Amino acid sequence: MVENGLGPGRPPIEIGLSAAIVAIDGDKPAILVVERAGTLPALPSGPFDPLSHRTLEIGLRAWVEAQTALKIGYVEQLYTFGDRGRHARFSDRGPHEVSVGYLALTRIPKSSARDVGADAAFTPWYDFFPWEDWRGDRPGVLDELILPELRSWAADTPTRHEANRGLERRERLRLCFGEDGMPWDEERALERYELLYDAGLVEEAARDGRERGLKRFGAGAAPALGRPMQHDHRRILATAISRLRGKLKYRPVVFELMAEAFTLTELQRTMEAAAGRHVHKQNFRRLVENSALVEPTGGTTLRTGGRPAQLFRFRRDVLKERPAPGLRLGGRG
Amino acid sequence: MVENGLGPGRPPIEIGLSAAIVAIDGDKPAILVVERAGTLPALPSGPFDPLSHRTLEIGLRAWVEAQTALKIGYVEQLYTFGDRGRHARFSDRGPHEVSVGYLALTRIPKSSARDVGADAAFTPWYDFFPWEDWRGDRPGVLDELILPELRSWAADTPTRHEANRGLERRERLRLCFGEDGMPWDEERALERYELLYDAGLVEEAARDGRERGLKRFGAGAAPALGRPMQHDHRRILATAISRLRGKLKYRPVVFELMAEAFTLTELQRTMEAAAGRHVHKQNFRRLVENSALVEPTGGTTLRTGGRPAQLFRFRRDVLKERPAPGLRLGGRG
DNA sequence: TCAAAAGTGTTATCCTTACACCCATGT
DNA sequence: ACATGGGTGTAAGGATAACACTTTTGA
Repeated sequence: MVENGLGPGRPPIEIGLSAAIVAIDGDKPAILVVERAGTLPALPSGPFDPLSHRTLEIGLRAWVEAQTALKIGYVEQLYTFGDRGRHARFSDRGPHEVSVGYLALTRIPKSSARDVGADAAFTPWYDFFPWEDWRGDRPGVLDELILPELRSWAADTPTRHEANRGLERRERLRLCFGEDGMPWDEERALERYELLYDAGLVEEAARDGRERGLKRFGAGAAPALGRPMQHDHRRILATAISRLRGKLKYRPVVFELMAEAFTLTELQRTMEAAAGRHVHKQNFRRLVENSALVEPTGGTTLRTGGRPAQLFRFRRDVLKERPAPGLRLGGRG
Repeated sequence: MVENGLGPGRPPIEIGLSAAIVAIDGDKPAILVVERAGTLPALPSGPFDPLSHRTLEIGLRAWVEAQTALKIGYVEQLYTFGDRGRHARFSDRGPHEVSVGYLALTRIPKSSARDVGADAAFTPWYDFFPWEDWRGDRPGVLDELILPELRSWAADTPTRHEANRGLERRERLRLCFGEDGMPWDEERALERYELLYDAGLVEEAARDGRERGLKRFGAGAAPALGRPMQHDHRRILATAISRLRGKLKYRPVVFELMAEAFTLTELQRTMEAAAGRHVHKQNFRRLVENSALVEPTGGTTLRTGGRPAQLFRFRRDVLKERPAPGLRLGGRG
């Protein structure tokens, strides 16, 4: 251990900045991931250097803009994790890393390919969280794999702990996955991921040295539980999804994901893609119109097929007019 | 610069953990501040040592529990700031500090004094933000000082910048302070503090090397703009206030601030103390009863004066029953 | 008997939800 | 003509906001 002015014995700390950069590709929410042969996919990330950048966000923006061909507009800090994986291994060599996660919203660049920079590409986020997409049928993996496993995990009260730990497990399960009577809450994406982690059902848990779950189905079933990522990046992504799903309801952030002009149905598809569920068409439209968030451009488009659709644009003025503009997604569609 | 394994030239980084520890003392929201003779008040804070503590939150808890006689229950991460003050001075000696702010909720210890540890004491938070308490009259400092200053600041378009900066200033002012027609939104406490900072009206701004505002009233008026704190601690406190005011509306966190048994009026006073405004009594009571968040203990108390009041306790089960329990504060009282 | 605070009943309004039907285009 | 998606009207139910009045204690 070198002397570094922090007092004796304290290891050097590095701040890692990671960005979950979200764009919507038609009806697929996608995030920008860096993927090199032989390694797990990762979020774009890099170290914070306070000499070059005054704030963390400036550091992150500079870093993203240098690495990708993307202009990111909206950026929001998510959370700061002090442990690399969940179980930091203290014996690891090198500086300890504290990671600050960010959510960024952008548009898919129009250039033919979805690729943005050397090894970076937009990838559907439900590849990483197959159980989060409820737009079609209820995701099969829930009943085929996740819930049976979690139920047995919940029933299996861990030894050496208080007896009511079993109850807590059951309660978490009910709340997160909408068991008996509880509704599915799309905003709990992070809690669901963390529950699966604690139950040893995602790759990252095994990698971090936890007991592997999947007793009944065997390790072969793991791919159905979503692609793993490097470090804690899937946790950051889950945080991003939860935050975005929540924020869509009370701040007009969808428009960061839309082109300049769009149809109401495209707007709805975008909301639904992110929320992972359908909403009621008429109610959505009235909601949008009452909100005064958009105005017609005057033009129409045929690109959606069927009857020509009116084009709208975001009215940036609402930010000045109304205190907390947003679009609440109502009930199920 | 010593070699520290981070590559050449990158300075060492230290993580500072700071806690805004909130308790309600009757009708006064208070935070725990450390105050030594000759120094500005500060939040309890200390460095993160990854060798001793696996996560940031564990580090923070250990640190607070070692320093104060307090058991803190509820803890929530607020934000991570990469700059010490707003304008980090790169020439500063010593490691660069990144500060992670936390919100903690607790009860005022019953022990006679409000003091908790050597130099620590609970202090009314409106001492730091006099313009945030709208429970009595509209705070006088707004019309006497803040708004006149801010209006002239907004009118005074800065040179060397685009002309429409002036508009932006006006818009921020309208939104944050409820000018012409906009309602006062108690959740914007952080935005208000940051606006005052940008306008050079709080001490911290001058300290960080910004041009001082207060042209019209002179520097003598500064005390009316709240007590300054060390570093960016007042910014962290403003973040805590905003977050708490928001969270009270959709999560049952008030109960972290209440004694085991309480009357409905005490509950209301607590909400109002934090929110900085009054709410409608009957509607509040019905809201609470419909929410099923509390149950009668059976007992009554005379401590509130007048007719004896029923005592209630928090029903911890609701956390298991309802997906997102909380208490929306309705309109003005 | 009066002050102080607890506690209740009722109505108007708005927002949310849900339902079912018509319209304009390309094939 | 028909399939496809765009676009609308309306009614039921629940939540919210605002109103004023009665009850029980201590002084």
